[in-house]
Amino acid sequence: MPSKRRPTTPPAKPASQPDDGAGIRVLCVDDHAVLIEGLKAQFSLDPSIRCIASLPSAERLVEEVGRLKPDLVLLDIEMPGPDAFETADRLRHMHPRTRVVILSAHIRDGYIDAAFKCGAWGYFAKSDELSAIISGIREVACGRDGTFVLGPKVKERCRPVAPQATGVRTALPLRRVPAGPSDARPVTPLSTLSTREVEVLRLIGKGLTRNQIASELSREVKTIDGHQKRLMRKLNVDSRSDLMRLAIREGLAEA
Amino acid sequence: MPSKRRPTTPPAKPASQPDDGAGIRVLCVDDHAVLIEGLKAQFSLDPSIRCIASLPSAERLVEEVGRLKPDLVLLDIEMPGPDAFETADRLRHMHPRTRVVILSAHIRDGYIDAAFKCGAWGYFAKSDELSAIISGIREVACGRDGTFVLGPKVKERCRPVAPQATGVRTALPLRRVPAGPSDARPVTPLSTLSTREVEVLRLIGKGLTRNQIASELSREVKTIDGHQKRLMRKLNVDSRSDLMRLAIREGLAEA
DNA sequence: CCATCCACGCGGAAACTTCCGCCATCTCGC
DNA sequence: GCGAGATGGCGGAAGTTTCCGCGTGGATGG
Repeated sequence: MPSKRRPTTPPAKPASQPDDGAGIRVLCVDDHAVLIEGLKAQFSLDPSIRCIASLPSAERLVEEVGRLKPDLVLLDIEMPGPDAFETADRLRHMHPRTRVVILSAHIRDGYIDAAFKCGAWGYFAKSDELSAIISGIREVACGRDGTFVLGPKVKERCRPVAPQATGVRTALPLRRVPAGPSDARPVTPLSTLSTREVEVLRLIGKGLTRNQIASELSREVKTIDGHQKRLMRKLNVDSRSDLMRLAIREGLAEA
Repeated sequence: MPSKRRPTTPPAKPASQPDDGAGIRVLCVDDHAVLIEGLKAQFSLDPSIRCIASLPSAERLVEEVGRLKPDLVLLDIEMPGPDAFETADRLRHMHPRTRVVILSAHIRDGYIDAAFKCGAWGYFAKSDELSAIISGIREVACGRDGTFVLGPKVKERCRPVAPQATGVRTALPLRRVPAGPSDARPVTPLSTLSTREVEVLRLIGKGLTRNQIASELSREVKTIDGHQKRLMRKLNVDSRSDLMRLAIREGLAEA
């Protein structure tokens, strides 16, 4: 049954660093000092969660995680410096026992997809209730592999379209378990696009003309036209400009 | 001399509600609960500033200000619900003794301009140091009329191009004192645009075609072309798409 | 095994956008 | 009060983009 998170398995004992008497040790990464303070203040009310350090960017994140071995990293996305998703991906390979949770100001399909693909364990919005964020952190810390927890506000945007059946092979399976109904994969509007289409959409978002896109992908201009047309139909917009705005809005490209 | 804020006048006694023994009474408006908590936590360390209430949007802001009469409103921009700048403007007319300070995640020319025009008393970035935000709040609370305090990160983006001389009459003088060197007005790249040009740029950012813009403004298409061309030259970009991205980046339009 | 669906690639005509001028007006500064 | 420069407004030609249709090949499913 396609219910919520991992409902079949009971909350197993923490898979990584269990609570060594000190609760969940969190490293917070955000360029907004005020927000970090908010998290710290909130954690201080809860003996089972502790902020052991904070960083203003993903710059030295990998090193710090290697040094401090936190149970969990709370990671913002739009920060100056290195890309958060790439860093999370590197973190997954270098320090697999530390679980990354995205905490973003924006709920964008591109971000949610990227978060999943980079191996994050959850995605929360800054506008989510504090209690929801806290319990989400706990859920991730105790969850088994394959867990992907969404904040309440995020869940709203991901229709429960259930296991996608048609030819939608968006890139790769990545980590995630082999068998199992895999209820984890979040379904966003972008999920209905082929990889080629996503690629074209991203380039559109970056402001390239069809001609530039064509030469970038080594294709005829008319081919790009086709993709563009299909994108517009699928995403239910009717101009190239709207495609561009959508790409930006959904985090496929920077403004 | 074009120095910093109001350097000539010494920090006069608070103009509005002076510290009635309770310090500066602040109302915080932000849809990110975590951030509100951060502010509260920080204020609690400082007896002279107090958060008396908070709201998740500008929805009921005017009423609440009327009820609570705070000295200062800390106002976020990108929130669901009513436009922050419009609300600030209404606030200025309804409750002129309450001073509004913008606290935004983004430093965008369009936002800074709008903040100034709507009568806000300051603009800070969420990435600014907490100490800077705190002292900025104090500066605003004690400042005389005409004050416009910028956070450190914001100041960086506003070149001190000093009093603009050329024919740049961007709309109206608004509040701001009559005489005086008026060092307040922040100078951003958008300041070099005429009102018409800004308007066209905004419509471009909203995704309208030249034809739609033309009929929107009741002008010939070719006229819009001219504006567009000039915009591209002034802003140093060379495609309509880039104009659109710029408009979005600078907060003139939503993605 | 064939029918179907869809990603992908492309050609030609229609529509739109951009580039080149040209002109009137308005504001400054001298 | 007069020229320099900026703004607002347009027309026509050149260049791009969009629309419509057609064909291929892989994957799905009777």
